[in-house]
Amino acid sequence: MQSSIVLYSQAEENYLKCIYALEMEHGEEVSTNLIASKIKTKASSVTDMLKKLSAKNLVVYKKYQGVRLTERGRETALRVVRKHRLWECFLVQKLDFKWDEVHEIAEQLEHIESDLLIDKLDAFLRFPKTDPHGDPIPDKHGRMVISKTVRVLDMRIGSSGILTGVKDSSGPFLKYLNKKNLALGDKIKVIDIEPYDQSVHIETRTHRLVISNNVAENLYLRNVK
Amino acid sequence: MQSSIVLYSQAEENYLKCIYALEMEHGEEVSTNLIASKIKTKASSVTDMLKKLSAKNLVVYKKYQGVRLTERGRETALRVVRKHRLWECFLVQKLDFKWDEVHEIAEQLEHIESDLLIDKLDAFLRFPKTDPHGDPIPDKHGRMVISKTVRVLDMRIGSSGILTGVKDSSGPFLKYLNKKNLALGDKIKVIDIEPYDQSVHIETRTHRLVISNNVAENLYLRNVK
DNA sequence: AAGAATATTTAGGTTAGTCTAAAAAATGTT
DNA sequence: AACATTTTTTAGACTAACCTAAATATTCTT
Ligand SMILES: [Mn+2]
Ligand SMILES: [Mn+2]
Ligand SMILES: [Mn+2]
Ligand SMILES: [Mn+2]
Repeated sequence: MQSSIVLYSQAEENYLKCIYALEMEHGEEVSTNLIASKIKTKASSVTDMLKKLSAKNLVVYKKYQGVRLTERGRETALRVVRKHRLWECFLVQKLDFKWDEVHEIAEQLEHIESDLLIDKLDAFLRFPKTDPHGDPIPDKHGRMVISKTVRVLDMRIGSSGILTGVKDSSGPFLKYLNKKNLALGDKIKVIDIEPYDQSVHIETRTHRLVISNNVAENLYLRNVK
Repeated sequence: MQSSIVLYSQAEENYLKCIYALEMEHGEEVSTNLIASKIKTKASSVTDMLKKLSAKNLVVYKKYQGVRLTERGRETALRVVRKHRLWECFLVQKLDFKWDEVHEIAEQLEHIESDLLIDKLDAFLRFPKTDPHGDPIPDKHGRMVISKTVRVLDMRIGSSGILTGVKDSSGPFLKYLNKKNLALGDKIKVIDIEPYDQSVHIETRTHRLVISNNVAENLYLRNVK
């Protein structure tokens, strides 16, 4: 027997996706204010929505205690994440968008409802494992491969790795990386970390540059040697 | 100077598209009830929306007199139609959907807002002139080529033509055509029209069959000889 | 352990888009 | 022209998703 598919509103989907991301990031109960700031809404609106999601068994919510996704909530969130990332792949690979242009459009496309559509899109793209920002794409069962990566800031001086992900995939940050000629797949060597402000001297195959501690926190490297 | 782009809600876009289609079909003021039945809502809801669209200068509306699109309203409707039909092309040509499976998904995709997206999609599809149901696709300026066609019902007995469009592109009707092995591009000859019930005997390259008057009204042929 | 500061919830309101029921206008019929 | 029928509009209500302001709970500081 297959569970009949239930539809959720765009607002509900956005809250679930947001709670999922915050759970991943913090690993514990997610607070009302944290959700409010991420979703750019007011705490009172969040409280309203948490009650609704709780009534639908998508989250476990007790007053003043924060929320957690239920199994059902996580599945739903992952379906939205899968759609978001697949559409981002489509936009970059098939329509020649730049990696800094796709997020807003994917925010809309992720709410299109059709399982057949998303599975056909997945096949059309040849079942990509990561999106244009290096984030893993859940398969139709919600499973994904999370590759082990290290923040540039946590690298040992002299070590190097391949740039495989960014924590912040907002337009401005990605445009900054474009300007500095940094892209996913680049080999990066950490030359030095300034003790005073944690800024990092790095070297790529083509150039050297200094990045701020803030930037160094947002770049993930793989295959450290 | 370029007119700044104004966003409309999905509901507003759906009403505009509906009014556009009814204007095309009837060539005069569109009535409240007609809109209500097409959009599957109540006449009172339509009246509410007409007031709103009128306030935004998208339609000309006078109580009890029906509505007409303004220039601005028609442009907006055509933008939605363009998106709907381009997405239908994408679904059929790139994702291997059948022509009877795409309408519902396109109803969702037509509301995705991004001019760049739709122009890139248009280019990716090599600027198609018609959608999978034979309907013309407006270009980015709202212009489209409307090819002259004749309903099967209006053909002279013995004449023939190429099936280039269907009036009804609902799933059930298209599935009926699939079952009867009729597809766009097929050459069809009208063998006889039964005077009693207007049913039509037709012949294709591969078979002969009888279609009801209802079906004969919904099939358009081009290139009659 | 009390008071201050912060976080969260509640109460009450707004808007978009829908609905039903009733009123009013337009149209059709004798 | 009067009455009946149909169409359209108005009035009033509902829900989802948001808001502000006020109340309450929790957490931090001394
Ligand atoms: Mn994104
Ligand atoms: Mn991404
Ligand atoms: Mn369609
Ligand atoms: Mn179509």
